[in-house]
Amino acid sequence: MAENGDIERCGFLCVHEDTVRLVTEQMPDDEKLYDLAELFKVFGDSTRIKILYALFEAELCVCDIAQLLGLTQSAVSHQLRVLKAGRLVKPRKEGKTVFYSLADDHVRTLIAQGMEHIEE
Amino acid sequence: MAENGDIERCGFLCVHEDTVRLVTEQMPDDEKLYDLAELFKVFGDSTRIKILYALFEAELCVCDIAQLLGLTQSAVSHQLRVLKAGRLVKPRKEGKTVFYSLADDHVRTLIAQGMEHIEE
DNA sequence: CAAACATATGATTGATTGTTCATATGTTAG
DNA sequence: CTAACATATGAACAATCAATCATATGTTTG
Repeated sequence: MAENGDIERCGFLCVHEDTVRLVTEQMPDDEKLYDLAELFKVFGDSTRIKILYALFEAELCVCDIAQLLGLTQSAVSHQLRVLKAGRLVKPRKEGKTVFYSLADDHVRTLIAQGMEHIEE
Repeated sequence: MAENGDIERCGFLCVHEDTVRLVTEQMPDDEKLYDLAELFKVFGDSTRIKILYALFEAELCVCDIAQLLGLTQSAVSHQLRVLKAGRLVKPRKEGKTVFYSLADDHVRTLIAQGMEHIEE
């Protein structure tokens, strides 16, 4: 099934060259792949996931989130910074307090899709 | 717009209590959220993303991937282990060589969704 | 059986990262 | 203007992690 006439020795000298060449051509730019990994990295922390999930339901201020998750205001603020940098969350200022909400529907979709995978 | 009759003082004493209570009830189990973060963490590394993207196109053996990405066989094997543990990739043994492919369509969907977000 | 080969694994290490503490910025009330 | 407050930020430290090196497992060929 995996016989393309390629040689079957490895050690970086002999791989399935045809396949590798084909795949190489189809690969996106390194930069794009790096950015993609960075995006997923933002989702890859339970504190940040919790924050995002909380914002599924309602717009929340920093203190709300801190109380909700039992974390320091500082810790939450640091993580919101990361989420904001990844354009997953957007702030709305109202006097002293800043309310955060999900940036767009990609966030919802991605998390929902992830949940599906988790739940088999 | 954010007036639910909650008090406007913070410092962990006064938050928007109604909202926080509501959100708390809607939050999934901690364990589930932890697992979700773990899933995204697996996507959150450029080497692993590259491996997954390569497998978009074709089933590949460990050496193919190593050559394709300019990495050590060992490095690739270690990462495949992580991907396999996250059920994102599945192995098929054929003699000495092991061919890897994407485990299911969730992987494709998630990566595609991520790409959409990257590309604005 | 032994040698060659493909892959997997354990230990180590340099780099990354999340939290904490202290402090700065910016806003509102008196 | 000053005090109280909400949030943001910088430095520091502990924990996590990906690549490397050396080696082990398991398969095929002669």
